[in-house]
Amino acid sequence: MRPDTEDDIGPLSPMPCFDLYAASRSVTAVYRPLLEPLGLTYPQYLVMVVLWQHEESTVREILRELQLDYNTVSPLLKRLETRGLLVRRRRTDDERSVTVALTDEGRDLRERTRHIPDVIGAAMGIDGPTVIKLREILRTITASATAHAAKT
Amino acid sequence: MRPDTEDDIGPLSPMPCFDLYAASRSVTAVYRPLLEPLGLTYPQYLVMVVLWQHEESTVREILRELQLDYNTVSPLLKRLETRGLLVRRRRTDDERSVTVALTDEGRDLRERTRHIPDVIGAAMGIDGPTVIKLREILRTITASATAHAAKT
DNA sequence: TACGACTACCTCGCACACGATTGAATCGGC
DNA sequence: GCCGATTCAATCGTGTGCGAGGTAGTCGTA
Repeated sequence: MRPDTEDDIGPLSPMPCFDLYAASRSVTAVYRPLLEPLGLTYPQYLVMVVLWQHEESTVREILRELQLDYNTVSPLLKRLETRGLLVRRRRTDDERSVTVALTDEGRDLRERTRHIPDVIGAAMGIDGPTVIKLREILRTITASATAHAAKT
Repeated sequence: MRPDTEDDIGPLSPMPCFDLYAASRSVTAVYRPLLEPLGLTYPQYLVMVVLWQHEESTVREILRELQLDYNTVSPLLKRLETRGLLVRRRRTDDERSVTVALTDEGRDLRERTRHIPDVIGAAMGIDGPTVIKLREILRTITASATAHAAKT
């Protein structure tokens, strides 16, 4: 009784969640060769995007933005710091917090990513209105699923 | 010049790929507590879904269905075999291939997953027509992105 | 002020994803 | 039949993603 048109033969067809999973990985796969020359992974790129906007942030703000947790973001930031793209330091006004700031090298890296959004946009093969529609649906799902998970 | 309505303040907002990434993880997070009592992860569950339909398959067919690669699926099947849910054996007609077949225990596990699709459907918070629309968009993206990655 | 609750962060362990490499079996062209 | 190319499968190393557990700092309230 699931909403299911039989337009495909695979057993995974009636599962929209699988389409989500497959689409997410396929887009990440497009990013990979674009980011590889910069020595960045996709999640690392997302962190850099946040920092290119905010210039300076905290670990907490970054993981909120990425909807991830400390146990994923902490080692990730550690690796980016080792590569010299950012620095972490304890805040003096609240010693629990850690400030994350770009280095010059991290800031400069931005120039080498200018072409990426257009390449991704083209690779996804959907037009502007569809992107808008997709985003609306995806945010509904994320909000609903997150709320569902929270009250369990 | 990206298709971008400024309806959100975060720096990740203009990136539909991020919405994809976040939505995928949020739905997986809904699966997790449902699958945990069965001792399955989400990718493991997907493999079981394939086997519940096909009853018997090959490693190659399974990874095609899941759009994954041997290096992900091989260890995954190994773990499921260790759990006693399936068995792997070399084919006699083509010794390169490995047949994957359910055990009785693997077959029986299906009964304990009957409620899952409805829970997921409800948790996603979108109606039937939207699911259809979403699936259409996601498959377009997956096909387009996969084609793009292939010719690079 | 004392102290329990909460917050920010980190580490460890396990299971994906995926690039790279290896090895065995089969296929294709001659 | 021979041999290079291809296919199927497994393993190793790196980087997430997340549950569980731990520490240090701050807050609320008596």
